Amino acid sequence: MSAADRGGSTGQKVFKMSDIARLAGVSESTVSRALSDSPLINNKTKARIRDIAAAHNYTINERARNFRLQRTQTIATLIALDPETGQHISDPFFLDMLGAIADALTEHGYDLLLSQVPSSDLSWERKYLNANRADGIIFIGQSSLHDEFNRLARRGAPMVVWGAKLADQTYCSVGGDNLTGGLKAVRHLLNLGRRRIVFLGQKALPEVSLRYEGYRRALGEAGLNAEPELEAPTYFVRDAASRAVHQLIDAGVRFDAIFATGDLIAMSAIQALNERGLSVPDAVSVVGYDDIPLACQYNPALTTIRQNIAQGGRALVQALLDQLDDKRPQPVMLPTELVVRQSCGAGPA
Amino acid sequence: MSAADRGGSTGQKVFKMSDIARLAGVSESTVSRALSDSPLINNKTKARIRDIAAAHNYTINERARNFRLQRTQTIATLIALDPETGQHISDPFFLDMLGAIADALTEHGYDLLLSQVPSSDLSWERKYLNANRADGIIFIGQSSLHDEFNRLARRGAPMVVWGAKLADQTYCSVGGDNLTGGLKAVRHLLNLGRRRIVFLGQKALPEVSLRYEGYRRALGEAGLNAEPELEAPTYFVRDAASRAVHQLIDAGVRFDAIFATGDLIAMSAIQALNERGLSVPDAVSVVGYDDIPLACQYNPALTTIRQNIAQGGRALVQALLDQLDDKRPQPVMLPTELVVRQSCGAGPA
DNA sequence: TAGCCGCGCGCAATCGTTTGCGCGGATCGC
DNA sequence: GCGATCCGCGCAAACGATTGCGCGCGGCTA
Repeated sequence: MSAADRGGSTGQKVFKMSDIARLAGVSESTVSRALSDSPLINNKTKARIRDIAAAHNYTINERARNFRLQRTQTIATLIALDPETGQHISDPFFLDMLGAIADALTEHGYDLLLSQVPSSDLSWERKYLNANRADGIIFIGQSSLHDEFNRLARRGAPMVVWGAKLADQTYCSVGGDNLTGGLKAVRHLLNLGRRRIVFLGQKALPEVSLRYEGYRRALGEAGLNAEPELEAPTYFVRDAASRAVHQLIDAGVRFDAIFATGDLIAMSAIQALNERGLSVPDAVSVVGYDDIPLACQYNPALTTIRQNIAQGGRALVQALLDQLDDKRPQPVMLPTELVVRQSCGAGPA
Repeated sequence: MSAADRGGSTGQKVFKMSDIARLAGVSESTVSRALSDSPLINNKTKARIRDIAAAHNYTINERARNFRLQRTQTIATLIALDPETGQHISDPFFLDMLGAIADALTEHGYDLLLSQVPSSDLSWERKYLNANRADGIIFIGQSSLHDEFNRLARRGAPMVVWGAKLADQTYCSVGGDNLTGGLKAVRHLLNLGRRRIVFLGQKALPEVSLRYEGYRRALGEAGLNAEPELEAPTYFVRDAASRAVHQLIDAGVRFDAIFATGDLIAMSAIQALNERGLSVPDAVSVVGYDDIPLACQYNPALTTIRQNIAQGGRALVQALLDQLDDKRPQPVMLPTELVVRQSCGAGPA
C-alpha cells in the first residue's frame, strides 16, 4: 500500500512539500526554509507558508527528510534473549526500562526501533547500522555477550549496554551500582543482628558478582568472613531458588538471613522457608533486589534494593547520544536505595 | 554523525551500490537487479556481483530502498499510558506481548517502531502515518480510547488494537476471549462447590465487563443470580483490591470464593484475606486472570486464566498486514485456558 | 547472407527533502 | 544619481536505491 493509496482510500490526499509550494506560489526551497524557520526567508512569507501548511494538515515526510540529511534519527533497542531458554532475561522491569528509553529518545527527537535478538545472531552492525536502519544501538541484557560487545565497540559502533561495568570493558555501559546495592542490603541484615547470611544468586553473572562483592565487604566491615557453605548459586529461573533453599536446610546449614539477588528469587526462597516451617522474618530475614511492583504486595512485603529505572533509561540514551556527537561517554552507575519492608522484621529478639 | 563519519572513524568504508557496481564493472542497475535476483541478469553476472558484495560485507541501505519504494516497512507499536497516573497499564505481560509482536514483524520483514503515548496526545495519524514513519499502527491498551480508535479507523488508517471487541466497533481488535475466560473461571469455582463468589474488578473497562458477563452466565448455568453485594469494583492499582476485600468483610458480606480479574488483584486480595484470618484456599477459593510469571510462585500458587500471548502477537501483526493488503481483517479472539493451582483447593470439605 | 528475435545490460528518471550558489531588485551611502 | 550591499527567493544537484525503456549483439531461421 503506497502513500497515494492510503490517501486515496479515504479521499484524503497526503500533501508533500511541492503541493504546499504550489499553493503558496513559491518554490519548494522556500517552503523548506520557511518550515525550518530559516533566517533567509521573510517573516511574512514564513507566516503565510505556515498557515497554508497548517490549513492542509501538512506533515513533513520524516523518512525523506532523514534520508536527505543522511541520518536516521532512530536508535535500535535490542533485547537479548536468554541463550538457553530463548526467553526474556527475567528482569521484571524491562518494560519500565523500555518506557523510560522511549520517552528519553522522544525528548531528543529520536525514534525507537525495537527488536529481540537471540544471542546466537551476532549480525547487529550489518543489520542495523550498515543497513542504515539506526544511528546507534542500545543493548538490554548483558548476558554472555561481553566479548561480542567489546569487539563491536572497538570497531567504533555507537552503542551502549544496560548492565554492569566490568574490568576489561571497552564499551559504555549503564547500570545499577550493584556493589553498593549488595553492601546496603547486607549491612541492613547485619544491623538487625543477623550473622549467618546466605548469598542466593549466580555469581557468574556480571551484575550478581558485584552484588556478591558488596556482600563480602559488608561482612568484612562486621568482622565476618564470607563462608562458602552460605553461598547458593541460583539462576533467575522459576523454582531454582526454592530448590536451593531446601538443599541448604537438608545439608544442615544454619543461617538466619538470606540476601537474594532478585525479588523473584527472594519470593521463591520465602516459599521454601515456609514449606520447611521457618517463618519470615521471625526465623529468617530476607532481602531481595530490584523492587519489582509485586515486592510490596508480597506476603510478607519484601525488603529490597531499588534502582531508579527512569533515570537509567535517560542515562542510556544520553550516553548513546554523546557518542553520536563524538564525545566519549563514561559508564554510569545509578544510585541504589534500600527499601525496608516486613520481610526483614526488626531483627531477632 | 553521518554514515561516512561512522565508516571513517574505524577506517571501514560503508559501501553503497555504486561502489559495488564500480568494482564489478557494471552499472548500478545491474547490481540492484542481481541482488534482488532479477531474471533480467545473467546467472554468471549475478554470482560475480554477489561474491563481490559479500566480500566487501555490503549491506543494502534499507532506508534508501524503502524510500524509493514508497514504503517504510515499519509498524508503529503504541503503548497507551494510563490517563490518570501516566503509568503503564499494569498488564504484566506487555513485555511478552511486545516480544511476540517484534518476532512476528521480523518474520514478515517489518521493523517495529515503539512509543509510549499519553492518552492526551491524539496526533498519531499525523505523527506516524503522514510523517511516513510507519505503514500502520498497533495499539496496546484499549483504555478509554475506543471512540478515538473508531474515528481513526473510519479515516482508513491501517491499525489494529489489542483489547476487547466492543459492540459499535469499526476498528479491528485482537484480544483474549474474555467472556469464555470468565465463564471458565467461575464454572471451576462452582464445580468446587463454591456458591457465593465475589467478582473483583472494574466493569467499566471493556475487557473486564466481558469477564463479568462470563461470571454472570456461569452463575446462571448453576441456577444462581449475580448479587450486587458480591461485586467489588477494583482498578489494577496497588492495594486497591486489598482495600476492597477488607470493606467486603467489614460490611459483613459472606462469600466463599473470589474471581479476580487480574493476578495482581488476586494476590492483593489473598493478602487481605490472610490479614483477616481467612485461609486460601480452605475458607475462600481464589481465581486470578492472566497467568503472570509469578502466579505459579505465589503462595498459594494461583489458579488463573491463561491467554496465549505469542499467538496474540502474531494475530495482531497478521491482522494489520491484511489491512495493508487491502483485505478487511476480522477481529480475533484468542482461546483462553484455565490453569488450576492451589489457590482454589479441592473445594470445601 | 540478410533479417528477426530476444537476451543481457545501461541510461536516466524518480521517490521528497535540503542546501550551495546565483540572481534580481530594493536600499543605502556618498 | 550611481555603485556597492544586502535581502529574499529560485535553480538544480544531491542522498541511495529501483525500474521502464531502449539498444547492441549474438544466434536463429529462411
